[in-house]
Amino acid sequence: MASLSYRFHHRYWRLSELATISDVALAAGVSKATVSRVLNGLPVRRETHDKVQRAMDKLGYHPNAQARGLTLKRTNTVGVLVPEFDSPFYGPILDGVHSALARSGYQMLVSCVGQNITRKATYVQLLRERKIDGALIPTPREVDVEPIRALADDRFPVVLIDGMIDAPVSSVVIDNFDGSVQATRHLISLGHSRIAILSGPADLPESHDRVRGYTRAIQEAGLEPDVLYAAGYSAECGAAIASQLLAARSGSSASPVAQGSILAIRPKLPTALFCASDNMAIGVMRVLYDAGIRVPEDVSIVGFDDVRDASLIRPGLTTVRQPTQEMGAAGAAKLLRLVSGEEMGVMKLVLRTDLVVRQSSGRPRGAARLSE
Amino acid sequence: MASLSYRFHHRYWRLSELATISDVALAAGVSKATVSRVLNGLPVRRETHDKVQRAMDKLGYHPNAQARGLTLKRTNTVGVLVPEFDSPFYGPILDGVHSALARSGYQMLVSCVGQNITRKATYVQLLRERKIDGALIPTPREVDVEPIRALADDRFPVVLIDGMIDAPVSSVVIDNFDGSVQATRHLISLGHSRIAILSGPADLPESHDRVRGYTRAIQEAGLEPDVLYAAGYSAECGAAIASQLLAARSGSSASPVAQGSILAIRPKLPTALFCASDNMAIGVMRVLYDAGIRVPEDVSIVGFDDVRDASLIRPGLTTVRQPTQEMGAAGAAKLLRLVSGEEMGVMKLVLRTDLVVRQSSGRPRGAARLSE
DNA sequence: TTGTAAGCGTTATCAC
DNA sequence: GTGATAACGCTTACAA
Repeated sequence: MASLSYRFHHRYWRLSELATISDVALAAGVSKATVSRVLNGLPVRRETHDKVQRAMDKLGYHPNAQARGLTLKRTNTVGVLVPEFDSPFYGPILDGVHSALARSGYQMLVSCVGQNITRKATYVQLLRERKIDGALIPTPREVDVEPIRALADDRFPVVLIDGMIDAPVSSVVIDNFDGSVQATRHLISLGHSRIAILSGPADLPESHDRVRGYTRAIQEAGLEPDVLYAAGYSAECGAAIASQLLAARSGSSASPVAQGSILAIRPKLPTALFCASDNMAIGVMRVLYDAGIRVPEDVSIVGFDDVRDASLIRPGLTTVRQPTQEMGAAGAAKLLRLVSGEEMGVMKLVLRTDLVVRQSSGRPRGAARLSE
Repeated sequence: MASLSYRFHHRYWRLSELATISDVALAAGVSKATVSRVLNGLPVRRETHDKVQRAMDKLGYHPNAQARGLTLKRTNTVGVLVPEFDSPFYGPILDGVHSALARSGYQMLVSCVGQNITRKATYVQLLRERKIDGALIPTPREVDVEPIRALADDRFPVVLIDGMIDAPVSSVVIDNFDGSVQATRHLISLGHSRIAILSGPADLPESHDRVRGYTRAIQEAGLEPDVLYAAGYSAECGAAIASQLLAARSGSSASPVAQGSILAIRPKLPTALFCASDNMAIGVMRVLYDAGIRVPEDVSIVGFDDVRDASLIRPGLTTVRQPTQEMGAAGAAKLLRLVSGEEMGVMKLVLRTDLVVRQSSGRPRGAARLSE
């Protein structure tokens, strides 16, 4: 459109050529600068403004984000690095992020950083090729520390969600300790005395906080802590541990359970299990169901997260609610403030958690069945 | 870095200034053009190539995607317009899309188009501001027809996933008809004779296909079709219908059930329910559970989708599996071929569905309980 | 208030 | 093979 030959050349592969600022300037009989001023709300004589506006409307003009970004050095786009897509936990976080971003006209470049993939390459791409103005990183892990530090050193806007690492970056987290205390006290108040925690992977700091909260509540009540570690937060990990527990129950102590196994140190089985994620809890419940063990009659289960499924499955899962959507929104909001330069400090926002009591937890009754 | 004053000016807000192609050229003692050639694998004398390569390494140079995009007129980014984030269905689709894209070095700009939002604004933004090279649109709806047609008219690369509309664009769908036939036949083969289908919203074409498949199988068996329509594919919608069914069961026919209600025409209740989505099925099962009605003893349930939960919940949900991840990947692959111009034709890819039998479906036994 | 012109970091078209 | 130089579409001093 800028020139005839150009227009002609491209007509073959894209019918409606996009109007540029020059086209508008030409049509309105003003300079590009003036069009730009109208575009950016800078002072322009009323009459000129209208003239330009009409030209823009007529040509269906929309500014080219690339060109604008090139001069402005920003893309109005932030990157989000989720660990997985098919997740009831990150879904609502993305939701919160997206709505906060959309309100400010920002777009979301989503990347999934699996465990195995070269995560560093992703970071480099994000920053060095400058496609984005800032990054949102849910559930940062040990391996992320180095690249995140590098970003922080470059004054590159980064906000962590659901996790913190040892770097000067802002983060939105929840009170894992308090959530665990609440959950554990709930089980204690129901009358349970053998309460185990099924913790998440040990390389995540929040795992420790949850174990700490649990331990605090347990010791407060004069009980014995019993900590099991899972390899991940998934349903499969929960199911695996539950299977081990059941296998130990039916087999003799002479069964080929290797030493160092979580089972070696556990003469009696718990009557209540506090799982560090709803997914794990669901995995556990599946195994229990298949074994004919009833929840909550035989064993009480409490989860953590309050994902959508928690209220959907039966029995409904008693759990510690995380305000996932709010976490995403708050993280995005902070990131935008960082990007705009309106606020440079490091923020650590701790959101509260709430216990949601449903049907999966109850008084210990037929516990004998499990702890024979 | 390009000039001293520039560098100084920016040092305050970003420590490590990014090297440009000019910097590399300067350091290597060649012209920008040569550096560009090295970058793009164009013929360059071996010696020069190494010189440039060393300079790039030393400066930690990475090409600026914005500038490159400005000249090349592409962003190596495609847009994905999901209806919702917190969804066990779109999660795997995004997964498939992302991995196909990542393999080709493309990024994913994800936007969520809720029902109420001004979807058109999103489309305009995507195309007119040219931030993306193509668009992937899962589950297109009636309201999307117009903007999608506009995109197609502009020869803008678009691929639909899990749905089709009346426009010359490529799409990846599944064989909804066959899936429904399989599910229904399964229930028939178990011995059910009163089988209802809980269909999704009527404004989605695949709803009709599923109803058609159901009807075909039902009539084949000489049975009477019984179609219920839900407002959406969500668990809540499923639960709502199930509640209505139960309310009708306990109340007399004189109960204040308005005429036109789905219940008015149903003297006896079904012994099997084929739900058009797993989410709906889960909602239904929740209501049944709360009412003390057993699945599959009292009523058999079959879903559609095979979302992750289907295998996780208990009883496990018998369902029609959709290859969601594959759908995403296939859609993305086609889009990339469109973008690269390597293939211009409209493709319609129909993927097959498979019945996955789990525990939620069984022979009709205590059906009397429901149909008293 | 408005126009001119110089960037932004690339790629592409020429010459040499 | 390689080097000037002109785009690409926008913003922004600086002038007028």
